[in-house]
Amino acid sequence: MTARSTPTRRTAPSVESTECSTPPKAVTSTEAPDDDTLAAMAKAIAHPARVAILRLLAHRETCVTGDVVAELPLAQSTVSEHLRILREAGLIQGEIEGPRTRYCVNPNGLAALRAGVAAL
Amino acid sequence: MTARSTPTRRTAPSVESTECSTPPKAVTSTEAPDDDTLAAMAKAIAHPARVAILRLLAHRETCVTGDVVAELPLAQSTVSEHLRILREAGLIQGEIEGPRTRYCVNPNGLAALRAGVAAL
DNA sequence: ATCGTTCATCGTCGAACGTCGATGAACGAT
DNA sequence: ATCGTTCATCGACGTTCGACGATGAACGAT
Repeated sequence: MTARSTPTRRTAPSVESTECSTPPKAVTSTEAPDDDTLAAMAKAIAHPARVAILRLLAHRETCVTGDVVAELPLAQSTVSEHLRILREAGLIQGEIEGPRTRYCVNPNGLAALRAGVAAL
Repeated sequence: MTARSTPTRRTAPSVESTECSTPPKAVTSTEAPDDDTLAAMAKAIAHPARVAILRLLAHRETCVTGDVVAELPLAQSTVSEHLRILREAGLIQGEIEGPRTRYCVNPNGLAALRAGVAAL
């Protein structure tokens, strides 16, 4: 096991908790992460495609994987991989919705990243 | 040529301009970078050692390469490599000072990084 | 029950990264 | 002029990344 986060087709349905439509309120504390955590989050956005995905998810509400694939000049499997990386880094969250997966930014993760670079 | 920035021993002295002791005022505009630029800066801090170096340079004024090497469990050549990456990303700047090199954070580069993640 | 759509995962392969020891340029001191 | 210190660069090696096509699970529709 390599520690998934939610979308795990191919195995169990895993109707977990983490909702996609997070209420735009609770930002909790968001403390500055340590070196390894910050480096891991930075690595998640250390690729132009992933930055583009993050921007896409921020300025849209489509979120579905197919839409992201349509916007990028990359294969479906490649985009799915980028989405997985962003998800495992806690910057976005995916919710299985019928045959497709809806993604959206994780405000908490993004806040942690901002706090991290701010603390540099 | 692979586009250095300043410290280039082994070839020419290159007594360039970029001072290390930058006045803590001019933050200029600092506009949000595009996808590729932001990804490049993020990649620069996408390693625990480089995050540690950045923190070291921020909370100290030693700056000399040897001091950084002394703080990290890495070989001198490895640290030098990390310093090069941070420098080429514009996050730090090095100034040759006699037989040694003095490093310090580049406030402009750091501001650009912050602006980049803030714009996500 | 079968079919088409959607998408995560796997296997592969070339490119880039991270680490190290060795080398030698630059400089201060003798 | 010679020596020791400091540090960037090189070469090598193993690891990780990025991209792709292929595969098959999950689900809605027929």
